[in-house]
Amino acid sequence: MQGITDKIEGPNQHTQAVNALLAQHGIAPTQQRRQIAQILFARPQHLSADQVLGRVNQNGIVASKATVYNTLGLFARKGLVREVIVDPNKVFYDSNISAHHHFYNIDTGLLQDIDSQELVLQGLPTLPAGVELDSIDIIVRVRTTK
Amino acid sequence: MQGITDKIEGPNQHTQAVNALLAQHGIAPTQQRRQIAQILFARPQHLSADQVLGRVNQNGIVASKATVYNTLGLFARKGLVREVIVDPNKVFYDSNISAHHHFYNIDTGLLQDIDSQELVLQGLPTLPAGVELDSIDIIVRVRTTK
DNA sequence: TTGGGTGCAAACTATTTGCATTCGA
DNA sequence: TCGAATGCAAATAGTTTGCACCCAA
Repeated sequence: MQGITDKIEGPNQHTQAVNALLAQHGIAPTQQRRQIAQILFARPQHLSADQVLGRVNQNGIVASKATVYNTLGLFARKGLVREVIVDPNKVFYDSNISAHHHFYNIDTGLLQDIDSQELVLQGLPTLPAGVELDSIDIIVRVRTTK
Repeated sequence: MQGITDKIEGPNQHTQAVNALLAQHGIAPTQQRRQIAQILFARPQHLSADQVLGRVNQNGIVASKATVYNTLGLFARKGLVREVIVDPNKVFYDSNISAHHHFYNIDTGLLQDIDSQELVLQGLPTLPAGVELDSIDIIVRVRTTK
């Protein structure tokens, strides 16, 4: 946490955890993938592809826009991160994959977690024929009080 | 319903209802706004801007892409339709504004209503400080059974 | 060596905007 | 008439793709 990996180069606990995480999900560890994973998993957070790109390039290891997009898509497919679709203009990548929902401030664009205990669904609806459940997203849209 | 207004030009029940609807929301009735409203409110449905554009141009009255986007945005702001954000690639406009939620088939892109009675939230979470509730969206993502 | 990963730039798509023209009260 | 609405095209933004190059196994 708190930016250890921003200051110290080379192997340390966080780096090792990241390597293990990639390995667990069958993702070949490359420099940029490790770098992107380190940014995402430094703490639970919501980042857009653009924000990830910005942070990648602050550090030594550089990744192109295409690589960032490809990597985030890969991580999402492999289940390391969750895509959060709340804004038609951009996708957020959530490094917290445990069950939870979101507040989205439509004025500021701020995305915040809602603990899953605070919000419980009563009665899963009958699914249409021929489909299976993928996930359930609950978005509580809020606006800044004037 | 069933295309009455596609065949008969001039005033009829549906046209009058559309005129009244626009007036109620303080929207100046122009030809293209009436046309777009007629398409949307022919029945409860989910249409993307592109689909609306396609349908507009099948009929006599034409509207440009910009006008369709502007009009849909206007309708959403004025509360005639609800924007449904489930796909990062496009916004759907839902002509059903009563409380309900959605199934979204991530394979086919099909959006279907879930009756609000079938899915009840237990416990509204405490809102963060300084914000007020706008709306709550529940999206049940499903995929086609292989 | 050799296939997957990366970088770059170009392509693409949905949406927005600027501005001149046209419409409707 | 006169301001609002429209149409067109160009601009924008996020994301994807094609292809040559490079690196790690």
